[in-house]
Amino acid sequence: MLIQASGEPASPFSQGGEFSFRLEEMKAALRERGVAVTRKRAKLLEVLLASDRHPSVSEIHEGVRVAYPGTSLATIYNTIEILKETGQVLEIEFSASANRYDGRIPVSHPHLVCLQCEKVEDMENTATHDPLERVSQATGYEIVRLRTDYYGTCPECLEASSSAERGCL
Amino acid sequence: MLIQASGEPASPFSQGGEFSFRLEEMKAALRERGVAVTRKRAKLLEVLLASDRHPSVSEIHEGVRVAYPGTSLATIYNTIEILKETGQVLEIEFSASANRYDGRIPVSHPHLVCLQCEKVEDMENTATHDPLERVSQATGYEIVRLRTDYYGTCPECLEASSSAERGCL
DNA sequence: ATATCATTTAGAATCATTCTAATTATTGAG
DNA sequence: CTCAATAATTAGAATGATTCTAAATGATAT
Repeated sequence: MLIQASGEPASPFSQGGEFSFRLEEMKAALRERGVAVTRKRAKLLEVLLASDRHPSVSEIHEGVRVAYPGTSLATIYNTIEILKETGQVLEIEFSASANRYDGRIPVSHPHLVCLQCEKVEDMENTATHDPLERVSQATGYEIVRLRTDYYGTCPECLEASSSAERGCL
Repeated sequence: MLIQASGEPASPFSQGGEFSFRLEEMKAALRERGVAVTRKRAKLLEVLLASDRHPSVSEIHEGVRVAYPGTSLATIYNTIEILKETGQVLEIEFSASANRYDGRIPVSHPHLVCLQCEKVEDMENTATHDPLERVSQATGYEIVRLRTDYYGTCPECLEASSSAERGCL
């Protein structure tokens, strides 16, 4: 199965506000990492988990500001960066608009992106990878484009880094 | 089959410099669109097709400048925009670095992205969508992340636009 | 209390991309 | 040919997301 968070909550796509588990997991990850879970950071985590909107940094910023009006953008960026490094948030990259963040399911999984309203939805895991038409059928979207990218380290770079470790530089 | 360009060249992944076909196709698309295939634009197409590097705008710019030193970046962006609109180039979006462009296979297909050297490769179409381990096996990459996104118009936006068309605004 | 260290801040810097307004080529009609 | 009309191209400014920087603030432990 593709989608599977460590710790295994009931269903990765359960709708209810069932994310107290994730909240604790994220806080734990921050502590393990050696950084404090400040009030602003805690609020950030809540805002991140609160909606299924896959919020952008500025949406998170606005959310945190409701409770802590003086919060700067830099704090959001900093914390998101730490969350990324600890594998606690999935970054959904865009070049033409702001990146979006998924804290609920921080592992790779497919999304549906509306080109018109810029909504980003999780996709139910039905035989995940289908031709466009089948996904259209299943979701009601008019799918026009699919992006699939595997990220990792290429054999050449793997070789280069292992040589370097062996002191071959 | 997922990968299938209109007109069907031998194999979509054929290695040889077999892209004169695409070159003509792209030129035809520009003409159909009503824009001229100027010398700079023709050069741009050549540069785009010349390597399997999935070049960025500035790489294309440099390539074109070899032949036409006075070429501005704006020309590259403009022409790429037209190519996108006519479905003649696939944009591979990044937020942290420049977008990359695939003119050889302009329809959605999977890529391998090296996080270290930023190489972007086409992936052979072997039962395309596999769990990370299987792709690692097949490619020699150490795959750490998969991005799959379906882009299109959501049911709500479809409804909204059809209402608007019916004059319900 | 106070020295230490992490956190947060405002604003500047960066970088890819888009926009703008002016300039230069190209083309078609006479 | 010549001259408008139109398209293509240009340099540089504007934008917007993100990152960086250096200073200020806050928390902590002796």
